[in-house]
Amino acid sequence: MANEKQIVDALRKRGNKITPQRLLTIKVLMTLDQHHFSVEELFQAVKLQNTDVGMSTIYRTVQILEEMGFITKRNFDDGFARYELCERDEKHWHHHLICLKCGKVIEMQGDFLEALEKEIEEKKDFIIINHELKVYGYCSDCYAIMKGDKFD
Amino acid sequence: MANEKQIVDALRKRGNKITPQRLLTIKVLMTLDQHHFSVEELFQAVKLQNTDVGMSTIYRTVQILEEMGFITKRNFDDGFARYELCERDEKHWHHHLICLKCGKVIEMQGDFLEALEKEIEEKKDFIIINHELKVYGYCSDCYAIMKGDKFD
DNA sequence: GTGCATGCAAAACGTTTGCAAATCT
DNA sequence: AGATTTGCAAACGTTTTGCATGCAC
Repeated sequence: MANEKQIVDALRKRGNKITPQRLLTIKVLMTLDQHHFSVEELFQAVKLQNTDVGMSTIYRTVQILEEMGFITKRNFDDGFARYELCERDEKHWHHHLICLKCGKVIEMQGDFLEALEKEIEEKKDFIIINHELKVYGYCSDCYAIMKGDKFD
Repeated sequence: MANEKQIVDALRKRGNKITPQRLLTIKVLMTLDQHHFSVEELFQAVKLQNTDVGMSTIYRTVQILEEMGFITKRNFDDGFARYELCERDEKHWHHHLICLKCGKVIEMQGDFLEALEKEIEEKKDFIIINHELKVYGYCSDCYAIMKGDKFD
């Protein structure tokens, strides 16, 4: 996971400028308690510290950071794109358990797909860069509620 | 994978009506050569056989079929939602290899995640209903081209 | 006849873009 | 100085909705 200095340096190297809005966006980004943030959520968090920021600036910054590989886009089917900071070690993947009832997203560390990946690269002639595993089901809370109520 | 009769029966059981538009939509749906179809694509295919169909009717039918579990929504980040017919055997899952260069989606049959699922159910206290695995990388065609050109 | 389904047009939604003014380097 | 970035508002493309009419049961 990159730190502020690394991101700023990389931006400069790319020919981008370090404006107050952009710097603040990066700072806020790294301290969000919501790990899977939407642009709207980031926008609100940034605005708490500086009212003079436009939504489109946040969109544009997020876009740049994604191109640079510092954040990744995720889709949890809740209406908007979500992003998360990338791990430094690209092999240190994590997966998502998504509750079909309450929408909660639980992260699961660890890569369990090495054998499968090997098979894919051999049999399918496909160069693997990344992967994403989503597991849908019911979290223990919702399952407990459903066992109490009648299923629907 | 359900057949037309099963879907129609299930619709009736739900109290839905079998209108010509809906029936045609289902028929066309099952003969699409595009396995991962968007609503727009389905709409165009249906319109070839009956011009008197509105886009919103297709949207509404697709929504119902998804609620009923006959089709599943997929997101390949190409701007619109895509759907595919569900397998009858819910354990007969397949995965998607997505080329980062040309966007081609290759399907891969087989479930390789049984051990992982067992672990999740035990350690994370999570009831698994379904899962989705996307593998991003380069298909052999694009990889060949990239090896010829310079990488970018 | 009742209630769900339809087509249309308009609205809604998240996201992107054009622009003139402001800002970074 | 020159090029990038900004905020605003308008545009965008997909999807949803309100509504009066039509149709299946």
